[in-house]
Amino acid sequence: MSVPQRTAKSILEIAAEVLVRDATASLAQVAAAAGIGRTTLHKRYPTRQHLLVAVAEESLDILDRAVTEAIGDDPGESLRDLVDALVPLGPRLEFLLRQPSLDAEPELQARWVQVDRPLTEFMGRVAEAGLLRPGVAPWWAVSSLYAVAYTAWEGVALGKLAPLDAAGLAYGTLMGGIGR
Amino acid sequence: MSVPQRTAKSILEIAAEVLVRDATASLAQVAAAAGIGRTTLHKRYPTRQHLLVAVAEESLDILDRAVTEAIGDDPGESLRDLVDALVPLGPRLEFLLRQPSLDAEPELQARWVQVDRPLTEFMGRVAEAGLLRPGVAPWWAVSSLYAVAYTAWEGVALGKLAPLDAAGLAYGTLMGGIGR
DNA sequence: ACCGTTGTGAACATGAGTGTTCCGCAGCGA
DNA sequence: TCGCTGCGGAACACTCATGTTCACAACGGT
Repeated sequence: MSVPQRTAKSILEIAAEVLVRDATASLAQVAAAAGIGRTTLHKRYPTRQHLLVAVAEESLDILDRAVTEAIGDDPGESLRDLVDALVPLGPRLEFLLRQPSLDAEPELQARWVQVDRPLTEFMGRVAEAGLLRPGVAPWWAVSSLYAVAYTAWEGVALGKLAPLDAAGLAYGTLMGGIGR
Repeated sequence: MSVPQRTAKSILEIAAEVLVRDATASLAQVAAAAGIGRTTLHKRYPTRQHLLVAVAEESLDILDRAVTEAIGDDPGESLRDLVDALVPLGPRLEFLLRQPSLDAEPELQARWVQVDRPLTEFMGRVAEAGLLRPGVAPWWAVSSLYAVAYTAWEGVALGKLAPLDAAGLAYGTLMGGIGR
C-alpha cells in the first residue's frame, strides 16, 4: 500500500499524456510522471523508440477498437457514432501525428492503413446509400472525419468549445459544412 | 559562377523543405542541402532553435500575406480565394504544427493569434452576411478552414488528389460538408 | 597590391539524454 | 527463515548533435 493507486493508469497511458504535453520530454520525465524509476522504465522499454512505438501501437489499438465498435448497420447513425468516438481520441491522434520519430516506423504507417481500411469501406457504403455528395471519394470522407474530429478536440483543449458541444459541432460541420 | 544558382532558394526555404521531410534532421543535413558549410549556417543562425524560429516566422509571414491578400470585399468570393491560397501552404502549416520545439516559443503562438485575428474578423463578417450556418462561431470557421486546406494538401502530397482538384474539393467540403 | 568581408573545413569542447551495470531493499510465497 | 523476484537509486560510459574556435581561401572594392 505504499503506492497510492496500484497502476490506476498504465505506464503507456501516462507516457502518452506526458509526450503529448511535451513531445521532447525525456525518459526521466516520463518515469517520474509514472511514479517509477528510470531504470525500471528501461527494463520494460529498452529504448526510447521502443516506448514511443508501444504508445503508438496502443493508440492505434484504441483507435481501431473505437472505429470497429462505432460502425454498425445504419450508415447515418454510425457516422454520428464515429464522430462521437473519435473526438475524445484527440490526444492519441495528436501523438500519432506529431511525434517525429514515428515517421521512421513503416510498420506503424502500415498499421494505420489497416485501421483505415474498414473506415474507408464504410464510407463507400455510405456513398452507395446516397448519403455523400457527388465528388466526395471515400478516402476524402475519412480524412475529413479525422480532420473535423481532431479540430473539435483541439477546440475543447483550448477552452474554446464546451466538451459536450464538441461532437455535435463536429458532426454538423462534417455533414453540412460551415455554410448554408 | 562557382555556385550554379546564386541563392535561387533562400536558406530558410531549403531548411523548411528539409525539416518538413524529416523533422529531426541535423544542422549538418540542412547545411548540406543548402549547399553551404555547417559553420556558415551557424553564423547566420547561432542556434538550431534560432533557425527553427526563423523558418517559423517566415512561414507566418507567408501565411499572413496570403490571408491578407485573399480577404476582399465580397465575403463569398474571398472565402474561395482563402481556400485557394491556403491549400498550397500545406508544407508550411505542417512545419508550424509538427515541429515540437516551437511549442516553447510563446512569441510564435502570439504571432499566429495575430495572423488569425483578421481571419476571425472576416469570418464574423461572413456570418453577418448570413453565409454561415447558425451555431458556427467565427473561430470554428477559421479552424475548419485550416483543417480542410491542410487535409486537401495532404491528399495531394499522398498522391490521392490531383493538385488542380484540391482547392475545389476543399472549398466544397468546407461550405457544404461531405453529406447532402 | 592591400584589406575587409564572407565562406569553408578541421578540430575541439560541451552537454544532455541515453543505455548499462551493480548493489541494496522490500515484498511475498514456500 | 530462506530464497526469489521486481524495483529503485547511484554511478558509469557512450553517443551524437551542438556550439565554438581557428586558420585559410576566394572574392570585391579601393
